[in-house]
Amino acid sequence: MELTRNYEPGTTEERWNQTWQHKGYFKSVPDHRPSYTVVIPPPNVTGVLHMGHTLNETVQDILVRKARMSGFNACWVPGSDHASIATESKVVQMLKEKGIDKNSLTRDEFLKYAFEWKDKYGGIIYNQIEKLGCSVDWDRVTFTMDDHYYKAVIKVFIDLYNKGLIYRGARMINWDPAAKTALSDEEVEFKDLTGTLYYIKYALVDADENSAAANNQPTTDNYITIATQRPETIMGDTAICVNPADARFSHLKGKFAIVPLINRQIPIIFDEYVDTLFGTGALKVTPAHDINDYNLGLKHGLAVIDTLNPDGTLSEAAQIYVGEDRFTARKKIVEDLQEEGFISKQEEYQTRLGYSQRSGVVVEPRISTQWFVKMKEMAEPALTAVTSGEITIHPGDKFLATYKYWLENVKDWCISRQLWWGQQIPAWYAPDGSFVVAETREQAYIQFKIQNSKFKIETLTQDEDVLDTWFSSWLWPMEVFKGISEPEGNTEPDYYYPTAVLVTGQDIIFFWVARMIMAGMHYQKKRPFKDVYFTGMVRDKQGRKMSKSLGNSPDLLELIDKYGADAVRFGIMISSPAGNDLLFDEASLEQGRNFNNKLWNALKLVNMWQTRQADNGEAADNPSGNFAVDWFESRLNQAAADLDVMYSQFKLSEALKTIYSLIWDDFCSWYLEWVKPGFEQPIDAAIYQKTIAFFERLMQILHPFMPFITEEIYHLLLERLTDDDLCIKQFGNQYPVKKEILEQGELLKKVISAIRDARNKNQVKPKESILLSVLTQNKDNYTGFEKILAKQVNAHGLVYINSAPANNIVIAVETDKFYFESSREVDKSTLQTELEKDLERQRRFLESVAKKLSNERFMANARPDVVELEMKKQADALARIKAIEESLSSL
RNA sequence: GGGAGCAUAGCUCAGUUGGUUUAGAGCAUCUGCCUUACAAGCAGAGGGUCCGCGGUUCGAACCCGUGUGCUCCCACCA
Repeated sequence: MELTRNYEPGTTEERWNQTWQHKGYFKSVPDHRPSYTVVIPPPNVTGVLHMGHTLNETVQDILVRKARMSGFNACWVPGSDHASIATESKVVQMLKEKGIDKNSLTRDEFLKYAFEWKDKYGGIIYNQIEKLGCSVDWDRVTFTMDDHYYKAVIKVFIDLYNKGLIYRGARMINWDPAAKTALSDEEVEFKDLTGTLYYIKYALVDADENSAAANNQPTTDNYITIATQRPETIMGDTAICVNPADARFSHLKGKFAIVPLINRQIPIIFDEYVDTLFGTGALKVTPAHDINDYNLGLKHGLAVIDTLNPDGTLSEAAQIYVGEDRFTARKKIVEDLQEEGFISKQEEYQTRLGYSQRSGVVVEPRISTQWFVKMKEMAEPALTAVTSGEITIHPGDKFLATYKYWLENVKDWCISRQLWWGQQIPAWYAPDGSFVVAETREQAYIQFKIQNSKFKIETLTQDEDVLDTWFSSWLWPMEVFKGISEPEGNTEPDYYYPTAVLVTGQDIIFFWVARMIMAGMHYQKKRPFKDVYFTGMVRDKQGRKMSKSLGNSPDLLELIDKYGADAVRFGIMISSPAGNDLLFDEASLEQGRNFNNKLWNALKLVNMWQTRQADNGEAADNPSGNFAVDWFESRLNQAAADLDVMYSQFKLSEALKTIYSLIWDDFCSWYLEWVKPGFEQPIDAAIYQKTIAFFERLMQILHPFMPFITEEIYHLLLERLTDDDLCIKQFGNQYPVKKEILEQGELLKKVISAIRDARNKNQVKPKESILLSVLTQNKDNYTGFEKILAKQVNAHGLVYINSAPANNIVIAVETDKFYFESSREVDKSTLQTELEKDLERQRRFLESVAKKLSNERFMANARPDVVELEMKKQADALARIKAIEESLSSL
C-alpha cells in the first residue's frame, strides 16, 4: 500500500470516529469488570468549547482510554448544563434582535423559544467533543433539564425543605440589575478600581421637628460631613452613624441631620462599628443598599428605604431622578450637590466593586425574599471527606487550604433566581400568602387542606422563580445514572458511583466541586469521586486570559482542521504542567503535527522492510546482531514502568514527554538507525518481527494521548483484521528491564555522539568514511555493538589498538580513547584546547570529591553507599584525567 | 486586612526522603548536512550567580529564617 508523503489527519480521524462509534467501543453497561467512571463537567448547552474545555476533555479522555485499555469497564458520560442565567440572557438577546421583548411573552412561550434555541445550538459542543476524539458513551448523554433530571432536582429541593435545610427568607442578597435576578455570593466577581470618594455635608438640626425639613432651610450652620462613593443612595439614608468613643461627635447625641436635596430628617446614631480613622469618622447609613448598613439598621431599628428599582433605575422612593439609571443619577446628583455647596471635597479612592459573573454589570446589594440552603450541616461531611484523604485533590498542596477555609466559613446558599430558564421552585402560595412545598399543585392542595385552609385549588400559584443552575449540577455524578430520580431497581448507581476522577477547572471549586461532595455525601453517603484533578487556566502565550474582546481565543474546530485532533491534543498536553496555568502557543500544535509526521515516516520505513525480509541469517543485513533489539526492549519496558507511576500521580504532561522522547529519540533516532539495513538490503526476519512488535507497543502506549494516528498505524503495520482495534487492546504486564544493557546502550550513544562531534569540529565531511581505532581496557564492552558503532559514525572499519597512533584525531569517552585519521590537516590547537578544558573540569571535580573523602565527618556520617559512590567518582575521575593527559601528550 | 502558591537556560517547565546533579528536557538560537522514512527532517553545539542575604548540615536547587518580586484565593470598612 502506497502511503502519502505526510500524515493526513482529516479523513483518518473521521473514519476512525465512525468505526469506533459503529463498533460501540465506548458504550458501557455494568459487567464483571471494575468500573472506571468519569462524568464530564457539563459545558453550557449553548456555548462552544474553548481551550479550557479542550484541555479538560483531553485529560479526561487520556485517563478514560488508559483505563479502558487496562481492564476497566470505562464509562465516560457526556452532557451539558442548562446554565440558567447565561442561557436565558442569550435567549433574551436573541429575542430582542428579533424585536421581541421577553416581558411580552408568557412563561411557556418564552420556554418554547429557549428550548428551540437549545436544540439549535446545543449540538455544537457535542460535535466538538466528538471531533476531539473523546471516547464518551453517547447513549448516556445527559442534559440538566432532561425530564428525569428536572424531577431529581425538584425531589431534592422538597427533601431538603422537609429536612429543614432549605428555607425562605428576606436577606441582603447580590442583585444583578441587568439580568434582574438574585445571585449567590460565588457569582460575584470583585474588581479593583479607582473610584471617587465624595465628602458630603449634612446639615444638623436640634430636634425632631418637621419645620426644618418643611421649610427647606437648615436652622443652623452646623454640618456633619460624611464620605461616600455612592452619592445617589443618599435618598435612602435613614441615619448618620458615628463612633460613641469619638470625642468629635459626642455633642451630637440626640441631634438630627438633614439629607441634602430631599431634605429628609434622619437621626444621628452611635455604634462601635464606625472606624474613627476612615473618612470623616461619620457614616451615612443606607440599610437598603449596603450589607453593613443593613445590619446597622437591624440593630438600631432603622427604616429601610429602597431607592432602586430591580433594573437599577431610581425608584419612586428616591423622590428625585425617578426612572434614571443609577450611574446617570449619580452624575446628576453630584452636580446638584456641588451647585448647592454640599460637597466639601472629592478624592480618588482605591476600591473594589462586585460584578455579576454572568452579565458583567455592577452588582447591587439588595434586600429581598429568596430561598436559601443551610450549608453548615452539609459542609461538615464534605470537609471530612477531603481532610481524611477519602477524596484526593491534585495538586493538593495548592487547593486543600482553600477548600478547607471555604467549608469552615461557608455561608448559606441563595438558590432562587428570578428567571424562567431552569427548574421552577416547587413552592405553592395560597391567596393569603402562606405557602407549602410540593411537587404538584394537587399535592400542594392536599397539604393546605390538612392545614384546614379554605380556597379553591385553581387559586394556588407556583413560585415564579427557578433554581440556581448549580443546584442542579451538584447532583451530576448521581443523576446521570438516575441515582436520585429512580433509585429503586436501578443497579447503575451502585456500579458506576463513586466515579473515579473529576477533571475540572480550579475556578469552580466552590460552585461545583464542594457542592457535589456535599450532595454525594448527603444522598449516597459516599464520595462522588476518588480524585479531583484541577487543570490550570489556559492563557495566551503572553499570559493573558483568553477572551472574545482580545481575539486571542482560537476556534477549536479550525485548529483541528489545520493540525488534526491528535496534534491539538498533543499540543495542549505537552505544555500543560499539572495544576499550573498553561500558556497556549500554536507552536506546540506544530510540534504535535510534526510528531504525527515522524510517526508516519517511521511507519513508511518499517513497511518498506516488509517485502524485504530475509530468512534466518541468509543474506540478511543484520548490522546490530541482537544488541539493538535487546537494548530497545529494556528501554521500552523501563519507560512503561515509569509511565505507570506518572499516571498514578496524574503527571500526564510528563508522561507525554516521556513517550515523545521514547519514540522520537530512542526508537527513531537510535533503534531504527541501528537495525536499518543497508541500501536495498534485506532485513533479518526476526529483527523485522521484533521491530513491528515494538512499534505496536509504542502505538498502544501513545494511544490515550493521540488516538487516531496510533489506531491508523496499528492497522497499517500489518494490514491487520478489522476486528482487532488498538483502542480496546489491553496492556500487558510489566516486562523485565536489563540494567546492564541499558548502561551499554548509554555508552554506545555517548561514544557515537562524541565521535560525530569530533567529525563535525574537524570538518570531516559526512560522506567521508573513517577508520576508527579504539584504545580500551574493556574490549568486551564494545564487541556487542561494534558494527553499530562503525555504521553510526560512518567508519569503514573498527580496530582495537594498544597505543596511540600518531597524527590522529583523538576522543576520550569515560576511560576509553578513540582515534581516526582525517584527510585534512588535523587542527591540533582546537583539539588541544578542548582536551585542556575537559582536563580542567575533571580536575576540579576530582578536587571536590577528594575534599569530601578527606573530610572525617563526611566519612563518619554519610551513608556507606554514598561514600562508596564518591570513591567510585574519584577513581573514574582519576582514570579520565589519565586518559586525557595521554591524549594530550600524543598530540 | 487574612491565607496560599511560585521564583531553576532566551521562553515554558522537570528535578522523588538533602548525596549517580559535574543541575536536565522541550521550544527557540547557532554550525554542518537535499545521507536512499522524514528539510514539518538529520547530525552536532552553545547557553544557568538554581531570585538576594543569613542559618542548619560532613554535604543545600532541595530544609529553616529573612528580604524582594510575581500569581491566586478569601474578606462587609463607608
